[in-house]
Amino acid sequence: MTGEDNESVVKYLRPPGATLEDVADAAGVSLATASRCLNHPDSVRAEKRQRILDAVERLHYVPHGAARALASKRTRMIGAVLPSLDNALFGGALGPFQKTLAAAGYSVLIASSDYDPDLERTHIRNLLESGVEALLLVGALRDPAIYQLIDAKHIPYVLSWVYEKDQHHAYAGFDNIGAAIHLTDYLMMLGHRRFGVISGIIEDNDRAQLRLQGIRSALNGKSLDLDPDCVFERQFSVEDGREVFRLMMSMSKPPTAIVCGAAPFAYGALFEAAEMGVRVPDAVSVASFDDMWLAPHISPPLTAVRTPRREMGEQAARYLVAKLEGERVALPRALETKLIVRKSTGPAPFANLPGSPPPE
Amino acid sequence: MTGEDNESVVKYLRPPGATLEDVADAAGVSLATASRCLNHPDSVRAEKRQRILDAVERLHYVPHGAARALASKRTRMIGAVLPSLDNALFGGALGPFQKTLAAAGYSVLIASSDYDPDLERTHIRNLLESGVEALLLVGALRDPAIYQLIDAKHIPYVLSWVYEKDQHHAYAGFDNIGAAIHLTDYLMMLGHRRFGVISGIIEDNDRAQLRLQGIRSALNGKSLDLDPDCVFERQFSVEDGREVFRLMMSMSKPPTAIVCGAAPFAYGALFEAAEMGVRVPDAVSVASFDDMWLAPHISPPLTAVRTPRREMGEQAARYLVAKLEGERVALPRALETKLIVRKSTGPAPFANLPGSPPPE
DNA sequence: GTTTCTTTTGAAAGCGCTTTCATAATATTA
DNA sequence: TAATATTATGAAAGCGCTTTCAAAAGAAAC
Repeated sequence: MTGEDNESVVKYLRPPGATLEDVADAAGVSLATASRCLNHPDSVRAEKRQRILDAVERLHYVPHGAARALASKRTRMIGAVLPSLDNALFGGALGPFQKTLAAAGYSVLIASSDYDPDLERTHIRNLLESGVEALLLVGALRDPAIYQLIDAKHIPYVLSWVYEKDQHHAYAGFDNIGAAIHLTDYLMMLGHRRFGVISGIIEDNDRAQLRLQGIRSALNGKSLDLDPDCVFERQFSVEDGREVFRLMMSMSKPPTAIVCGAAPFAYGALFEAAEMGVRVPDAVSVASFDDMWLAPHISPPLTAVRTPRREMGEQAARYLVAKLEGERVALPRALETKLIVRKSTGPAPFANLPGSPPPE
Repeated sequence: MTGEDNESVVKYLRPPGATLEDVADAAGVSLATASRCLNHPDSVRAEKRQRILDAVERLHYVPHGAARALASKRTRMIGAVLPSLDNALFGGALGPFQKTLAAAGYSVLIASSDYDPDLERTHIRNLLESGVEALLLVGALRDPAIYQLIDAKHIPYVLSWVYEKDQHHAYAGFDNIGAAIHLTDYLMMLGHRRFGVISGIIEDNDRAQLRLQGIRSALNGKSLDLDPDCVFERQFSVEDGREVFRLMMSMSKPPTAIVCGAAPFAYGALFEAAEMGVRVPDAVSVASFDDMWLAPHISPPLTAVRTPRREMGEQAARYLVAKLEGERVALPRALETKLIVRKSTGPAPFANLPGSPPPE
């Protein structure tokens, strides 16, 4: 009686779900065989395999990930730390990243850093503790100690949204400077000489830094300078785009071309322009990074640099999987951006042609 | 020599990183004490604690999540399966969800189902195998076997974006029917009698089903019917919104009010209206679910039902954490939606007042 | 200085699985 | 049929950690 009682208590306290041992018992095979049956099906005789699979079914057996991970040293989890999750920007890479990985049998552990380096560091640490086998990060700019931390674990990682030719890291990204130069050159070709920039917060954000650097570099190439008064640093938001546009238009010498470091700024600028009655692109041209779904629909349609979000997600996933499967893979190559010219950019108002400097 | 050789080989083959045993040895304490030091710091004398913490630091010790999970039966991971990740809609809940959970020490494993029930099922299974301690899902409509699977694991879960008064599930959502009725009533109050609906694909999507049901119900309340020819089912996209708007406007008796099941449809309709020269709201009113950032900026500003995305994410997270911490928590209450009236809706063209049926 | 009551500690037993390694069963060849 | 080469199987040793339990150490009381 006592024994029975005790036994039932034990049963009650047992964690829910059958273990592989239960399956093995039910199928009348050893634990080892049961394990093999699930991991290397054709290393076990067909007849037993069936018995085991039946038992799995009957007992609703669900493998215990942690136990498996501990024994096999594989978690099949990959971590991703993104600056934010609530907009379509990083989601545009995360979705394809996750999809590609899922197809290869990996899960994704995510975290958002909110553009905060400390938070990012914490998340990376936690992901490492969770046993992720690889990491996806955004940008390259971070405390070297973080890279050491990752390297100490010998796990592969990819930096997205940026690209460098150096061999220090694996990048799944694009050339921000080049893209910014291309965009700026295009605007200069249209005769623009006085530029305004609405940038994301520069600190801790190398994408923003590089884009600004690219703009400056293109300008310098034509012996022009970027007026510091025309560079505004803001949190990404439509409202800030509106506000800065208003500020710029109220300057004694407003820019004739506004380059936005991110789409929301451009939308804000365009909305505000419409409201103020400022004609785009006649009075001022507006162009932006991150061609998003709205760009072709907004009025006027927005000239923007298409950033390869889907491609980054997929490339990063493919690279990491290849690495994890032990393949000898080359570092991913730079992804292409593309300048999509629409109606928000046009010739500079007073057609300052190259060679004929604007009247002072 | 051989011994040494062998030893060095062993060391080389060792997985990267120190184990807690290494830390214990380095600190001159037992494994048990080292473990306690990390989990219940004040159950170990201060002096030893310091020695252990120093060793942790010195050896760059990073806990092994799987081992910890296996021994403690806690993974501190929570799974989320969303229909999609690449837009701001679910991201708007996912971000706050993740943030709230991170603050409580939990990580989030995500997967996107692409609105595919089979894929969702697979992901749920995988998450369960990964050892998630709780789940966030979207909608309530799914194969009962899935709920059985989850229940068999005795883990809590929350269904978001929907809400039912029943006690079968925990919901972190809102009343789709009620919101649809409210919106439809508002439009009827403006005199609208002939409605068009652009809905997401109904199959497997209870949010879409409920919204449509709400619209019908409101109409029926006024003895009106929803003309089947005026209901269009499309994948969520701006383009489809445009296309359907065009179709509706070319009908012999076009609707005077268009209710969109999701924001992209409404944007598309508005863009197309502008392009076609159809005056909104004079000729036709457009309203939508999911008030998103663009709604107040688009022209005309969009009347929309604000869905409590942030609140859902936070509420879901709080509920799950409370459950996991063993607190006795009541099921979450329904979240409020709010009809944000803007300029895209107005009186029906021929001011069909209630009581005076439109001339046939 | 004892005795008694707390607080700290370490030994050891798993957690559920994978994976050697040696053995048993089967297939192949002579 | 015997000898040999394969292939399938099971026993057992962990993976790195948490946690019980009993013993040791320290504090408090006499």
